[in-house]
Amino acid sequence: MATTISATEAALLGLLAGRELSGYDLQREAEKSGGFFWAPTKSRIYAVLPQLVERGYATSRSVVQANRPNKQLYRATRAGRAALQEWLEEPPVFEPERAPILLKLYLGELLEPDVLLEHVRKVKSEAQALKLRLEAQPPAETVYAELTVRHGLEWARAMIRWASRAERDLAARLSERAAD
Amino acid sequence: MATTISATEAALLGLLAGRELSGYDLQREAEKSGGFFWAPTKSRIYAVLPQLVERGYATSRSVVQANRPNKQLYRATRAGRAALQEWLEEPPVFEPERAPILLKLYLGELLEPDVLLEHVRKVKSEAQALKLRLEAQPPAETVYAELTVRHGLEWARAMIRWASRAERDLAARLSERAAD
DNA sequence: ACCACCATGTAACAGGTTACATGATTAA
DNA sequence: TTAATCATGTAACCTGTTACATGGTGGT
Repeated sequence: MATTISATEAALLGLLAGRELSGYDLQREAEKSGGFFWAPTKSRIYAVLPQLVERGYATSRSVVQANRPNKQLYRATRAGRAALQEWLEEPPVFEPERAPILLKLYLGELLEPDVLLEHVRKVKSEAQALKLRLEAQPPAETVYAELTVRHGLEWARAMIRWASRAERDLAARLSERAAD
Repeated sequence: MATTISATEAALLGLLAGRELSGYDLQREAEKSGGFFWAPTKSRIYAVLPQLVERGYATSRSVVQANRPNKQLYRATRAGRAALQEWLEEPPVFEPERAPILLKLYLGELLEPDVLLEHVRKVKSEAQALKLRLEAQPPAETVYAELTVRHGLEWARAMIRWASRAERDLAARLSERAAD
């Protein structure tokens, strides 16, 4: 049957399973997740929703409001939930990160070591900020939400460890150079 | 002046700084890096190269070969190296991973726990494979190359730790369910 | 006889971003 | 009065993937 939907479509259908939401609601839902693992722009959301309806994965109805702009509410259909199921059951694709910092590092010979050092320090401090933010979060309600937070934490810790090491190595290189 | 080039363009210019390479060469160069931090398709490479020439960032010359197809050799110009410099000096954008597994997890309630468990185990085993591969690598020649490898290692270790924990949590949940 | 390597590209499509455009209500 | 919230969308653009297309040489 090869239903194949994209990650964005899956996310939308997931949120529309069992309840009605507008494009606007969906966007805020995305922000709530902190932008980890899902961060579509609103133009993308508004583009995808009608496509879902067209393919029979969702229904929409207009709601006329006083004092507020009118809106469209969407809800996943049975076919939509089935397509989502299929997507969820697909084994996740594994691929190591492709961070731009790595490319800068790879071309490191072309860059002044002190600039590279700054870059690394930026990564480190932002990873530390993320770690604090995640640690400060109230414990999640479900096992699932908890695991996504933990994923972010492990990632942040790895980046901190890596950046600390990189900082040392680059600093050493800098002082060697100064000694020339 | 807002030169702004993309990461792919930066990568190509970096490899074309100081030597002449063909599109074919560049593609192999990309593979050599293991596809970490850079993995353009050949069609993309062949599309970008003429654009670099058009913008004055690279020059090209045709080489007629006997017994082999003819080829185009490219080399970065001074303007190209300057644009690359600018790109390299831009502070790297920090953004936590957006792995599809997290979305599947986020919508975990909609999925059978055992399927989710399988997914997590797949992540774990692939992260372990990556770790072994990186550990088996001969020590890199430059500090820079070494640091990219280390980045991959820290990342892999983080994924393994996370997946191990997730595995335990989900398995516990499964047996609780069985007890009902 | 077959496969890998060398070498270049086109066409169609998918997914996503940024900027633009509009306009009322409500709380500080 | 100023800003945020509610609410929807279009248009232009960029980046990237997959599939298709071609064809000689050299090794097993």
